[in-house]
Amino acid sequence: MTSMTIGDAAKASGVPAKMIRYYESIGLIPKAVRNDSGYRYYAITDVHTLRFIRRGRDLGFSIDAIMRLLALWRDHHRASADVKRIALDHAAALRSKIADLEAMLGPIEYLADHCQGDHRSDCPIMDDLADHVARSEHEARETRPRHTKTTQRRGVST
Amino acid sequence: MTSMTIGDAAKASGVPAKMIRYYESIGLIPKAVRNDSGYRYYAITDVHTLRFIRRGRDLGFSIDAIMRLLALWRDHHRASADVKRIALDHAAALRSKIADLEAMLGPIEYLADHCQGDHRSDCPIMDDLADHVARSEHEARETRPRHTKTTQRRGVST
DNA sequence: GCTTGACCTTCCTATTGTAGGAACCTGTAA
DNA sequence: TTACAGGTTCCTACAATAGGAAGGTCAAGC
Repeated sequence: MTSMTIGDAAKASGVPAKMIRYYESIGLIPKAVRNDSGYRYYAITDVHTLRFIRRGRDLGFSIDAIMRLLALWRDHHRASADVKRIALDHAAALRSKIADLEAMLGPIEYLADHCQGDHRSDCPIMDDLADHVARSEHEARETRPRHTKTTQRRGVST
Repeated sequence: MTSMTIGDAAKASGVPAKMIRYYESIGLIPKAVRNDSGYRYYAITDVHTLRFIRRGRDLGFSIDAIMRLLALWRDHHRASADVKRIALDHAAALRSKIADLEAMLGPIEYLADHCQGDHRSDCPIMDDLADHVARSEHEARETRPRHTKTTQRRGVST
């Protein structure tokens, strides 16, 4: 009753069998008990761990963070401050990632809003990409010429 | 004057030399002209292309999307509608990704807010992860037993 | 008992884009 | 001529997941 195959553990935990094997291989979970022919067998407590991992992954925690959270989970003498730090670090990373994506989204939405989107070739989106191309010429000129290795040489026609 | 090494093209475009080689290897940019000893040489127009790519990457476009944008850039008979579609698809993907991250951030911030973060072990964050563990037991029971391969067998003590 | 089909095993590959390093060759300034 | 910066290719890693191939096993039904 308390032992099941990897497939059943997968169903019970929501973690694909493939991932369970992977988590074992990287040491996130201990090596499973095997029967004589090599099949892994899992107890309910193993499924609990997998569920914990799944929830952590759903919240976007890295495998590494989950490894630390699991250790704290098992440690009855843990300080909640340690758990909180992991969570706050992750929250900061999430906020940073969101900010990055929004910094991309802003210009794109603005440009797309101003694009006719018709049969003509005129397009502020292209203009933006090309603007940056044009800007590069200035920057290229401002690059200190050091020793201008820009002469034509054998095989290169320029 | 119009020809430079990969390092100079990297400086002028903001695309690392390593990435320039990579972009060439996957066909994003054409194969560079080489001198007799195999050195790649780049013209200003190549740097323009690299700048275009860099801007596209900064806006979060995938390499594949940039490949299509480059083709449209070169096509003077392009329809701005095609450019716009690529941009709008990307905007949708960005918004979706932002929503995913916010769906993670919400619970984490809430839980962290309610965590004392002191020396005691009590922690709503852990409780959340464990809640989902508890929930798994119900779901496990609801899994149709089909042919309950949960009996003890050779080598498995349960 | 035997067949069958679902399920298990390991191992390899791909994804996405970037980066590091090793081993070796080349260009150029001094 | 000699350094040394900078070029070349090739291999590896990242992070987490997923697909497939080749082959062995379990359990049910006959």
